[in-house]
Amino acid sequence: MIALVDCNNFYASCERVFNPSLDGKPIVVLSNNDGCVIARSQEAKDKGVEMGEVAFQRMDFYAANSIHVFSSNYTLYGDLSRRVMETLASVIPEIEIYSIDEAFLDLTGYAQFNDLATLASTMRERVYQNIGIPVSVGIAPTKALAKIANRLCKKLKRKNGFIILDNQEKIDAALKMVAIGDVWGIGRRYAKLLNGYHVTTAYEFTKLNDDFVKKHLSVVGLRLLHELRGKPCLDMEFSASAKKNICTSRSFGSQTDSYLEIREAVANHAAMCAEKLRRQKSCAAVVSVFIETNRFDTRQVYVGRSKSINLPVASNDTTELTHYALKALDLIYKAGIRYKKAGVIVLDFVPQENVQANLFDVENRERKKQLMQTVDKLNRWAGKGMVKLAVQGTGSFNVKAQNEPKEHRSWQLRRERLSPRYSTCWEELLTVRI
DNA sequence: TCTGGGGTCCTAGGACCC
DNA sequence: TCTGGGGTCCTAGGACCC
Repeated sequence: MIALVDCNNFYASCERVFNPSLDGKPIVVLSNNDGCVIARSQEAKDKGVEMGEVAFQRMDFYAANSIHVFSSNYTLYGDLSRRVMETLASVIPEIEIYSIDEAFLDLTGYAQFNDLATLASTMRERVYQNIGIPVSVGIAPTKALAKIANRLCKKLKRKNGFIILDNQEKIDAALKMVAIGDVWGIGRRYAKLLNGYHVTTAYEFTKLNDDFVKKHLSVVGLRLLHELRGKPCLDMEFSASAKKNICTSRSFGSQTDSYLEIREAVANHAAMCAEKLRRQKSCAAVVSVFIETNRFDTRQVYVGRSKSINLPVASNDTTELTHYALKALDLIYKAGIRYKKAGVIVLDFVPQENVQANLFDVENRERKKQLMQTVDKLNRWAGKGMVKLAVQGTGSFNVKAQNEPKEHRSWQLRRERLSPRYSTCWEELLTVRI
């Protein structure tokens, strides 16, 4: 059996952990740049706040309904996520961290005790006691069915917080209650297609024949079909595999046509890509930069441009990746256009130890490697962005709004309703008065 | 003034090989 | 009257996930 543990309204729940006065109150969390709603507490859902709605159009509604609005605080969510996962792993070590708020647990060897209910309760209680985050648990013979169980658990608002599908009767009943579009792996397109064939529930999907599914949904759909019939096709992945490409991009707080500001943004994105590469011990052979205008702005024609550059030698060096990223930027930047977003993508990875040298390479790579190690060490010790390239500018991405330097950069994120980094920053720790 | 930011996998078709 | 039979690699596009 496999369990899927999923945090309830995760980001909204995180905001509550250090601010219990928010218990029972409606909360929404906004995307980067305070753009759209990406998380809602149950109370906010009940008041009619939709996933993805555009925040600035709804501010009056939020105010009128006493809905608490937060900017995304990924430093906080990431740290609480890590703690949730650690607690789950203390119960069941066979854990696959699937996303920031979900994990699959392999219960093989635990199922024999035939007391999955106790197990599910234990996990929920321990996570709530240790971190203060409520979770839902779905348990079933396959990953896809565990997802179904979890989905149903939330949909039915189960008091005990878990659903166990341990026989065919329960599985069928569950499948009949889940709409096809809510099945893991069925997106908007496939839902529409299947609806066209009068398939509206997960149960009806399991009655389709293999060839039909393979033809229309490829082998991915076929695997899902078998999973929903109870035949495991998706393995557990206990260790995170290295990424095959890495992208760092942000919308600007406000539009800008300033070359210097955009250059600063691109330099920061490139530096972040380099840092992520070093963390997974990869080097990239290609760096790609894109810039674009606001797609929603009707007063200006949409412009999106990108440029890839092949590096002479695959690298994860900040100075080198930044150098080529800025070179790419120069090739696509045009003055007189108001840009809204920029990003850097690195791809074509090779393991750090496996980099093919270039006969004409003039870099002292060993020396630069040591430099990067030192920079990473300093930044880990003293805080993100402590040591960086001058071209990245003196404003910092990760400094909390009120501590930000006076000079304003229009590329910097808008995050006007940011909560403190309660658990990762000395200056922002909770103060308790006795 | 204002609309997010990451990722993965699969398939078809073209170019090329012997 | 007639024009083989395999392959691989790469890319773009489409689907999906959180």
